[in-house]
This record gives sequence, structure tokens and C-alpha cells, in this order.
Amino acid sequence: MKTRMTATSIDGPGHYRHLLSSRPHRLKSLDQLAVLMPFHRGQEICSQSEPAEHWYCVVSGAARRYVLRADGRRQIVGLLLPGDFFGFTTGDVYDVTAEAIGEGTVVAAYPRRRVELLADSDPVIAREIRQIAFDVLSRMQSQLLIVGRITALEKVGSFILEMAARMSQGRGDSVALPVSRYDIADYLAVSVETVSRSLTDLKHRGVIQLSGTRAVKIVDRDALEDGERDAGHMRSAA
Amino acid sequence: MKTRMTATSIDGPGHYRHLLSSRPHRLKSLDQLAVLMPFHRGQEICSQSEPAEHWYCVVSGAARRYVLRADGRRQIVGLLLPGDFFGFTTGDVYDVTAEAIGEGTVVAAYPRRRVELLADSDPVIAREIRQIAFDVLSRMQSQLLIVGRITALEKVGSFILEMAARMSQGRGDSVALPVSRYDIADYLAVSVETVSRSLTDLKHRGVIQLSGTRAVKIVDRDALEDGERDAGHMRSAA
DNA sequence: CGTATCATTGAGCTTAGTCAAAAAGTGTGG
DNA sequence: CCACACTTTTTGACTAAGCTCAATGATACG
Repeated sequence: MKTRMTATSIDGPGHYRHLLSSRPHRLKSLDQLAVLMPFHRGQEICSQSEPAEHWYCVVSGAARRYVLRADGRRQIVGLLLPGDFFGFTTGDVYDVTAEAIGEGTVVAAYPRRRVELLADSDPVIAREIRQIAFDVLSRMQSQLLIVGRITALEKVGSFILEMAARMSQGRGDSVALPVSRYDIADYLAVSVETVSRSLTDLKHRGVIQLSGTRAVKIVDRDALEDGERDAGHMRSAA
Repeated sequence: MKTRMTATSIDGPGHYRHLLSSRPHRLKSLDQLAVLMPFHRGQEICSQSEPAEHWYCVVSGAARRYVLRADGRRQIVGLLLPGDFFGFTTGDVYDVTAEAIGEGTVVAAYPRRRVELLADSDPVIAREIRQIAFDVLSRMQSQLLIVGRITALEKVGSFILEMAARMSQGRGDSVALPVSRYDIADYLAVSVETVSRSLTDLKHRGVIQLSGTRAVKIVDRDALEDGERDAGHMRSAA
């Protein structure tokens, strides 16, 4: 069993502070409550069935939320990029495990009780948290829509589009995938081999270009979006 | 295009009031703000891309949230049973369409602006809404975990278990499925034929019994849960 | 009681999973 | 800087699961 890094394992709460303050994100008003924690590659941030004492926000790097099946299969129910919050539960324990993907992933941990108390006295903060919850909801629904697609090619195509949108804030046709093929496979609920084959296929068709294994350039966005279009496809104008 | 029933189409806001007050659910404190609306089978409750002016709660019957793909395929991203809330968005328009499944499905509509104003002045209500959002999150994650399963048999098995848990509050091994095979198919992202074949299969194996097409009796719960068990499987003790 | 919808079953075909192995990166210590 | 070990990625051959098309049976509703 992996050891879990605790808040006390960092040598001073202000060490990564600049990372937080320099980055625009929701809950800015709660930054002073946050404890910033760096994690090693593959290290658990919070574990399924353990007391849910914090809400988290990725500051830099990336993380994955997942469950392990009895057959050993891993199912990823969320990829978390900088600015993404996680750790919200219905009960008082975490419902899935979250772990850092890259070395040195930094996460802000907000003590749940204290934040909720603050929210009780400050409607603005309460609204912020509500909005964050809706964002999480929206992210999860996107994944559901991707995983629910029919062919593996469509799943991988949608995945690239989602990553492109989330990583570069919608602009730019180049993505540096923050995850391995294995992660993509477990996120899309297909096998690694199928992910690899789909990418190769998209490359051969001239839909994408690959520089190395992680850098993807979107050449023909329309082709990716085909089999992606749903009736009434439009970004919600906030 | 289907016509959408508006709030004015009911002949008095108090007509279905007893349905709401007799049913335990969250947001009891907001019942007086709710407008109760009955819907016909297949009638739209709210539409993708339209202004999100209400939050909803199913009072009786059932509803589905879905998107339509360019190829005509329908993807269901949520089945809503009595007590379930929906209509939360990140932007100011609904991100998917919701429609009633059964004839006479009754839904409570809460005017979003007014509820948020109320939440601003009442921390208890704000907390309620937060909790509701987390519930929605949990429901969606459950679906993601089911859709992400490998075989159709596992998907259908998990679906039966989920419905049994949600409909009878965990008690009882009999479920009256509130939806058609087509709905199940679009919820699980498999074809109707596969749903039918899987149910027949489970019946022949003695895992379930079917009385008619909608009534399912769980005979061998363990068998359904196999390929269902994930490491650390336990209900969060609230 | 007829008609439309829903459900089941069958046959053939396509896709993706599995098993196996090679190739390409990555990182480490000598 | 290079050699070695390990991980990740790709490719191939085979198998099996599920989709499509098609037809028949069952239900529900007017």
C-alpha cells in the first residue's frame, strides 16, 4: 500500500504560495486557508473510503480520479488539470481515490469544515462554491458524453478535442497530452492497444500530427468533430 | 418540434401541492417557491441551449436528460426519479434537454434567481443546495462507472442494481423498471438488442426473474455484483 | 379490435479485446 | 557519455463481443 503524503510533510505552508497567487482561479478568496502540497508521480492525494476532510484544487501538474475493479482494471472518472477542483462527496468519506500524474504536481487543500463555515457567513463564497460544483458537474458530463460514444476512433477524437479545449483554453490546435496511453485508455474505457491504434489511424488519415508521443497537433478539426457534432452544439455563452 | 409546456399551462399553482408536501426531499424550505408542473409522456421539460431559469425536482414519475447526436443516436446522461434534482448549469443555458418519461410526470420548478437570492441570505438553504449539487455529482459518477464497464452483461447488471437501489431506497430485491429497453440502451450506450439479449441471458442463468417486461426480481444478487465489485466497495455511511 | 410501439430472436459482419512481441523512449548508475 | 533496465508505445494475429439488418411476438393504447 502506498504511503500518503500528509500536510505536515511540507516544510512550510508558504513555500508554493506564489504558485497559487499567480494563477487565476475560483476561490481566490480562500487562498489563505489553503495548504499547498507537492506530490510525487503516482502518489495518492486522497483515498477512497477515507474521511473527506478537504476539498482540493490542482495548482500545477495533473491528477486522476479512479477506482480499481475486482478484476484489476482501473477506471478513471476524472482527469484534473490546473484550476480543477475535486474531493466533493455526498457522504463524509471520499468516493474515489485521486493521485498525482506527473512528478511535482502541486495541489491546494482547503479544509472542508472551515470553508463551509466561511461560506455560511459569506454568500459570495457560497456562490463560488456552488459554481465550482457546477463546473465539476459539467466536466463529469463531458466525460460521460465521450465515454458514451460508439467507436474507439470517436472516443479518442473527442478526447483530443477535450484536452485541447481544457489545456489551451480553447485556443490553439496543439496539445501536449498530460497523460500516458494507459491513462487515456482507462479514461475512455477501451484498451491501450486500441488507443494506440486509433491515434495511428488518425495520424495516417491526416487528421492529427504526432511529435513524439505526447504532442498532438490538430490538422483537421472538422474531421475530429465529425461524429462529434450533436444537434444544438454550442458553447454556453457565459 | 415539440411544444413545451409552460408554467402557465397548469390551472393553479396549488393543484399538485400535496404531492410535494407529502414527499420527503431536500429543499423543503423552498417548496413555497416551487411551481408544480405535470408533463405528458415524452414532453420536454427544459431544452438544450435555452435560458436556464429554473432548477427542477422530480416529484412523481420519471424523466431523462439526453443529447441527440448528428447521426440520430440519442445519448442519455441521466435518469431522474422522484426526489432527483436537475437543471444545474455552468453557463446560463441548459446544456442538455430533459423530458418526461411516463404520462403525468410531475416536476417542481424552482426559479433559479429567487432561490439564489434566498440562499444568499440563508446559509442553511445554501448548504442544502450545495448538498443537492453533490448528490447530482454522485449520481452522474455512478452512471459513468456503469457506462465505463466492459461487457454489456455487466452494464445491464449494474443498471438493475442501481435502479433497485434508487427506487426502493436500497431495500427489496424487486424493481419495476421505469423505462423502456430503448432508454436503457441509450443510458448504457449499447444497442437495444444487446440490452434485450443481456436480460434474457441473466434470466436464463437464474440471476434475475422477469414478470412482464418491466418487473425485475433479483434472484442472485452476488452474481450481479460480480464484475461489479471494486476494491473498497462500501456505501458512504452518512 | 386494430395499430403503433416495444421486445425478442436470429444471422452475418465489424470492431475492439486479448495475447504476444518488437520498437521506442526514459532514467539510472557506472 | 554510455550501457542497462524498465516503462511506454506500437504493431500483428487471433478471438470474441456487440452492432446492424431483418423478422417475428408481445403490449399498450385509442
